[in-house]
Amino acid sequence: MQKPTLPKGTRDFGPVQMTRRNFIFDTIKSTFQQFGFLPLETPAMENLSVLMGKYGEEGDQLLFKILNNGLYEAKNKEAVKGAFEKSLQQAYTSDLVTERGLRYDLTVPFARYVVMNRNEIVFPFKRYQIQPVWRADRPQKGRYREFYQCDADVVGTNSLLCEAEIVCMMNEILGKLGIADFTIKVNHRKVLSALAEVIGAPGQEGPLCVAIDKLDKIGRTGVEKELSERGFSAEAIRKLEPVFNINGSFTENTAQLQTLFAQSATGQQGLAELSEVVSLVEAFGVQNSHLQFDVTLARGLSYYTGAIFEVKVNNVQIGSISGGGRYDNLTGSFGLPGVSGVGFSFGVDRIYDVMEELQLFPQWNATTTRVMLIGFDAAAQRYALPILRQLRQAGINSELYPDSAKLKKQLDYANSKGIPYVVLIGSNEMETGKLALKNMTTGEQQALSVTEIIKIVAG
RNA sequence: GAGGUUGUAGCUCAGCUGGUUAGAGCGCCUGAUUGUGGUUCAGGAGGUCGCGGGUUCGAACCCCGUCUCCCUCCCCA
Repeated sequence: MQKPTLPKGTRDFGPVQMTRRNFIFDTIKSTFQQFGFLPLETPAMENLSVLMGKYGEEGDQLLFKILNNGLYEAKNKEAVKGAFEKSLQQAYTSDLVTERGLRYDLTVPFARYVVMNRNEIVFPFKRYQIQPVWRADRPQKGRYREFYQCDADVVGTNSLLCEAEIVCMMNEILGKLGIADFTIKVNHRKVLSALAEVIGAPGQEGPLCVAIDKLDKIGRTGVEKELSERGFSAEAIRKLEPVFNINGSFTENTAQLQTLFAQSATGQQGLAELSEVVSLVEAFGVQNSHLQFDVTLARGLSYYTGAIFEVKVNNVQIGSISGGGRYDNLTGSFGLPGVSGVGFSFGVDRIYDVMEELQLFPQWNATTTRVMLIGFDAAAQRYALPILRQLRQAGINSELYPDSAKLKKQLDYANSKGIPYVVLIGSNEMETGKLALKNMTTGEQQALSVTEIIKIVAG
């Protein structure tokens, strides 16, 4: 006999947690629908050829790969053995050993779906998707190996209205969840490219961002040190001066960068797009958009080409709870170029953790049962069955304690489940047809007909 | 991938420089009350001290290995 355990980084969700999670899911789902998004689900596993190379080198390493079934009876045993050993030594993938993996996010499977169904889809296509994803990360606070993402994406339009609507949805959803103090950080891939270009290190925005991103953690000197370690010249670092000093309003930041990007058409375009997004959000009439232009924001996912978003709840431990951006060529890598998309994703598990830390969950009762019937003996239990059916048909969630246990035990059960009403049925009740309805909160009890009980319990 | 930390009853945790039979609170079960829960009172059950090995007359405690939990870095939802 052994104690069962859960795989690292995975969790069970009990009734209480599920009640809370469903509240989050329902809030997100209804908002997505309000904005015209349609549901989609894709398989847990995808072919590795679909997943590999979409998330950068780090991402590839975090993919959960699925071992081919039937390996033991492989025709070419020696070759399989060799490939298997090789795959253990390094991040190497052989079709002989594995050709499928668990999805890493919902955006890439979505792009795959769009390409495969391009002829049936009406563009612009707006879909939402709420499913688990898997990453072979090392678990820690707010980080799991299996977690749920709630994505909303639009493909087939370049309109910045989509970006603006994303900001609106973020505000809407977090507002409904009761999360008030948060920041929606935005940046633009073109701004990052222009930054690298302007300081004389074109194409180096990757390492540049990784370093700058740590500004608030390790300070300016730390960043400069790291940049120099990453091979940036002193000259290049000196040119970053304005970036370090950026810490104003959206328009102030834009103005500063405008000067820096005087010679960069790319940079100008990125700034123009961001300004347009902000202007559109304002046009929607959103009072406080929580938007903040953050030049150091660099979403790791390599497929973003336009605006990038990240939502951080302030004064909590957890990192970002949502992220997204525009990707111009994701479907291109599957053979359908020219379809631009924008999307974003909520991390439900992190939202849950944040809400728990901020104590935003009401004292919900996981049970939805309104009334429980108690029969004193087998005859009474039988007598209760048509009544139970009557209650349920009246739309009242009800149950009957299935064992003929002692009254005390049955009441105890109802009490610990938080069931508000109980109907007691014994010989007296069966004779008169008047049942004893007990209010579990007040303890009051009265003899009533089934019709009267339905009336009271339903209210 | 690098580093740190934790593991004792269902849960939260005590357990002294190694020393008889490993404790508490909560929860659970039974009874006071054979037709009445949430309060109270009385009693009871429940532990391979994560796992494996070692040191010792003797190990929950010391040593080695291993797994696990949580955390930091990297990266990310």
